[in-house]
Amino acid sequence: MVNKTTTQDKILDAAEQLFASSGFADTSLRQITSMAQVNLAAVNYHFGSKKELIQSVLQRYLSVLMPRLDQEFSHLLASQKQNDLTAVLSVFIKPLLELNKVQHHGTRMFLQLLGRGYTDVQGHLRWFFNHHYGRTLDKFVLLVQQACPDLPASEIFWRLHFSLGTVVFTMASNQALQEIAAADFNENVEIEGVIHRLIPYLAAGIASPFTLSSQAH
Amino acid sequence: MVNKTTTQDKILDAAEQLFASSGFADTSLRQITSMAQVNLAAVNYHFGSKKELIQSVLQRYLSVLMPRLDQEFSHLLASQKQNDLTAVLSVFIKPLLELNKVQHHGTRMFLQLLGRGYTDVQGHLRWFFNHHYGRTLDKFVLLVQQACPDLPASEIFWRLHFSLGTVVFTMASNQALQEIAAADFNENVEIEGVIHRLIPYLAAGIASPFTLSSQAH
DNA sequence: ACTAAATTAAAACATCTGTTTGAAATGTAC
DNA sequence: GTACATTTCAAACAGATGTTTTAATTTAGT
Repeated sequence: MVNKTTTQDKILDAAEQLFASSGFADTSLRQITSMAQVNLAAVNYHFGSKKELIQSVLQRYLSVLMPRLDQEFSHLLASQKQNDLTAVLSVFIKPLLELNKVQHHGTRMFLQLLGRGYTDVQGHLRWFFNHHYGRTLDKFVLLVQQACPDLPASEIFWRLHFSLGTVVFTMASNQALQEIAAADFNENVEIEGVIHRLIPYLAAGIASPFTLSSQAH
Repeated sequence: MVNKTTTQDKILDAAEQLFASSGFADTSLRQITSMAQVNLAAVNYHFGSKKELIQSVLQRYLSVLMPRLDQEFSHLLASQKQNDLTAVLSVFIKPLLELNKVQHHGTRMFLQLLGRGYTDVQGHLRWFFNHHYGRTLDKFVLLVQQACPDLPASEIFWRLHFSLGTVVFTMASNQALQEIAAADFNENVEIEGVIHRLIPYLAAGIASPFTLSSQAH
């Protein structure tokens, strides 16, 4: 047998591609099984439901990424030196780019999926994520708080969600943005380039001085 | 006749509420007509199709907002003084808040719809917007370029889309964020408060210094 | 090789979707 | 009040969706 990819993997590979480019709601199981060259019933047999398939697709990346991030966060927390915000944010770069080893174009795939996950489905993915990786997230928030000691916790909360919006939206519409950039500016930016553009933008926004005008109105 | 709201308005009112909280794809015509207490066929009779209904819902706000913004942008462009970025971004505040006159909770509704529009549907809303209001958008980009003369056009392109992501995502998940903020920080932030928090964050991100590390990697 | 479990396959299921139809009701003008 | 156009309504339509069922097939253990 030349190609030993199992049915489950064929489904996951096809699903992540379609999910990333069309979103979860707008991708049908028939599209997936057709692209995977697999019987329709195989999805429900192997994964139970479409919802669980979505989680499995994300889990394939999260199970690699999150432990790596957790380790990096812990390491940074242990070192007593004052970490600046850019350093904290830059922690994401290497683990994200290493997703390319998990899968061809893994980084781009995962980030697009993340974008879709936060906009398409309303509740169950957010719950899934917080339930499994809430601890890791807490460490990150702590690092940001240490890097921005002048910001109240509520302000950090808002600004981190603002930043999440930037990342998620940019990745969800990544394809369209890359096409425009290529057409208008003759730029061919890989996902790595986008990440390197994002970091200083996010760092500046999160660390922007906290004035009274931010709250009074 | 006590209530003279026409069938079309009843549909638009119900539709915008459901669209804002559940997205376009996850809202069915039957939900809309049921909430509007109107016959199912009325949507296709009055609006033609669901797609056109979506556009009509947005148009009710855009037709008020965009001319006002265009006027403000033109005014700022005409004045020869150097406009700083915060001033340019602050132009949005008043016109946005005045959408509350168009409709109860109009500002929140519109911004949530905008968020949904950019994430849910893939192409046709973006086209619709650019086609109708592209000129106004160009003026805004020009103002930003004047305020950030050191940034190359391509960098401004990326940062403005980063910012769009922040706004759109924040507004799409506005309800969830407000609930968390209320529970964790005893904060009760109206949409106006969120806008005032957004401006400095966005201004800092867009105007962050352009270094070689942004492009080299 | 035989048996039992795991997997694949085709078909049907039940439900939901946006849209269309054709007749009833309502409003409007002369 | 009659004729006409507009609007409402219940019903059906055609298609797509996720899921289930039942039988055939393949795989693995002994």
